[in-house]
Amino acid sequence: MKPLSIKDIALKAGVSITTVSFILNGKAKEKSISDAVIKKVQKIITESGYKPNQVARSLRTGNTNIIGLIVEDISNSFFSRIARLIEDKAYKKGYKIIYSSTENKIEKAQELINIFKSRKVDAYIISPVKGLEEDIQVLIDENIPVILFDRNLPELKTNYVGANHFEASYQATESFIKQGKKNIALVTTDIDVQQIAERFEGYKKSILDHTISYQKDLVLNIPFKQNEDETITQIIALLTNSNVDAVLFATNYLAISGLKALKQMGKKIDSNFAVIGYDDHEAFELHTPSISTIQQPLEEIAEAIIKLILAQLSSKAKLPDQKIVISAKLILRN
Amino acid sequence: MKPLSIKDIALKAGVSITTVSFILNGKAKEKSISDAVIKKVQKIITESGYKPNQVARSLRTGNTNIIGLIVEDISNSFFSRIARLIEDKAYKKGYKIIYSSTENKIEKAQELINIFKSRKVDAYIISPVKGLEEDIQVLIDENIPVILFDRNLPELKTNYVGANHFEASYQATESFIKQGKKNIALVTTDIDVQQIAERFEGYKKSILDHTISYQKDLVLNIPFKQNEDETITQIIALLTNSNVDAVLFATNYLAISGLKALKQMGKKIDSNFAVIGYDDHEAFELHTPSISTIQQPLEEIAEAIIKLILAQLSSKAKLPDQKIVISAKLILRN
DNA sequence: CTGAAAGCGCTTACAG
DNA sequence: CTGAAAGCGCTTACAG
Repeated sequence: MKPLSIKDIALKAGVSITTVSFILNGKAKEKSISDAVIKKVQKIITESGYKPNQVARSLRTGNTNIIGLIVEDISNSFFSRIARLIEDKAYKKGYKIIYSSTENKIEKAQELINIFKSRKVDAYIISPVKGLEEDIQVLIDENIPVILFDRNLPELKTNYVGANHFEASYQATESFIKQGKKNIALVTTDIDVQQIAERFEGYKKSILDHTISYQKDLVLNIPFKQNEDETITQIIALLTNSNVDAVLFATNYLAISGLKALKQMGKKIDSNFAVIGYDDHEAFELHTPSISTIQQPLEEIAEAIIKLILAQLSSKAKLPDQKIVISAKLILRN
Repeated sequence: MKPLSIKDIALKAGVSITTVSFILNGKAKEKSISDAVIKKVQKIITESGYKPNQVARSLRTGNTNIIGLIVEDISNSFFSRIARLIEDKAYKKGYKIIYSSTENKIEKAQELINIFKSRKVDAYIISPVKGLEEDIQVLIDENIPVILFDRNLPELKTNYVGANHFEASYQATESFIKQGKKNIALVTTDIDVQQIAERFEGYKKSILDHTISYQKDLVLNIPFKQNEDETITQIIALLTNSNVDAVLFATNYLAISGLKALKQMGKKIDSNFAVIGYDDHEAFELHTPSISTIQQPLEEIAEAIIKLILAQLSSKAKLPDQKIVISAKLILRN
């Protein structure tokens, strides 16, 4: 059973496909189609359940009404929550989302951009990998809206939405210092992106500003691709061999691994040993004791992203680029 | 800067677009294009970075190579993990995923199917809502591959992949009974789907089989749309007003709410009070004490789904429907 | 060994 | 007030 086409509707209504098309696209009045014809055609459309073929429409108009979402890993709760919020907002404006995960691999990210390009997505929301600058620049040159989020690529002149990680980890570290902590560790990842670098810089600056000496061996750099067991082993080693009295984790999954490490060690979080996580995770609040964390306001981030996208999509002229920085909040839970 | 078309390539190569098309689609040999021409055209394609317009290709061939994924909520970790696994597997076969969340609303689900239909997705992976039978039947009638997962709609003759929830919650309840529990509560949701009904039936049957009396007031039915604070209040009420010594939660988010309730009450999980969750969640293992749970094997489920999809997509004839039931496992953690 | 032409289902400038 | 026709970028049956 082949689906109906505009031709079938035109035939049934005894009008041309031009007329049907105008009515479908709300241009009936503008094109001064008579009310009688509009009524008749609309009745047939409703009764037959005809839905225009968007693929044909896309080929003709050049718009697909699809937004490409490229993230590190859609199963990471930070990204899946953002994805959900973006989906909701985009949906209301008639846009659908096609997603894919880069796993932080530059080759995969490049391939994804190419695939999305050949599918003619209208706009891109990308949590980029370093090394993707050139590919994104090509999109920008072709005047396709691009919003970077979570991670900025400073060399690129395009839109960006993200949190102020420097400030947030500065504050988190400072809160440790105010509690009298002296040996504050940072567990971070080796992903080479500005966002992660900022978290380290904020930590370091805070320590130096408070005249504590910066101890290089208290910074643990976990390779991104490393499996969790190895990560837990490394964290246990860090905490066993040193007199660390506080740990800041630079991502939510590292904090989760850290909590598992503590559990294995039988080490308690108390007045002698403090922990702060990054991003939120249900496990943080539920943990005994609850874990303080640096929270990125997901709703605000998603809102900013979709606003930028829609502004670009509805404007013929190229809009000025915006770099939107949203305050992450330190949520103290003990 | 307009992207290159097949016409541009043909022009540059001094051949017809037919020839270029054959080469692009690997039909060069079959169509006996000379090696010299193949070489020349391929060189131009590589150098120019030409990528065929998939929208045009889709309009012509009728295939989009896009699979529609319709779930309850993409930000729920059960679904986002499945989404990630499916994405990986589909990607390797050249398929992309377009997703959307139904929020368990039948109208939204129907709308999504319509939107995906007009975008001509090649196949559907649906975690359905009751009431969607007719719309899905239309897809089946049109010979479009449909795989239901997580929830079956028994009236529909189509493919399904899911866990044996009856068996799993029977076992979980039985494990409580073997621990000597007498007043076992079930916290479940009011979503009217077989999957949830099975969890209740397994619980009830297990209780009756072990000659414990079934107490209706120990089953708490949480409305799906209810906000979490209200849910926590209800769980606290259940645990305060009764002598419940064990609780089985029918979903992961209900278990999380339950753990929050316990934390608020200051009630400990110990030899006098046991808890089992559903699906997994990082918070379960990390919790003090760790929370036992019924785990659905996500990898197996995703694998089964994608296998069914690909089999359907690559077969011209309609394949026999399969209902694949995968064993959920009770993971005891204390 | 290769190409001209039809057609997928739409939109829209143009004509009347 | 309405329609015939061109064209979006491909694929493929057919012809030579």
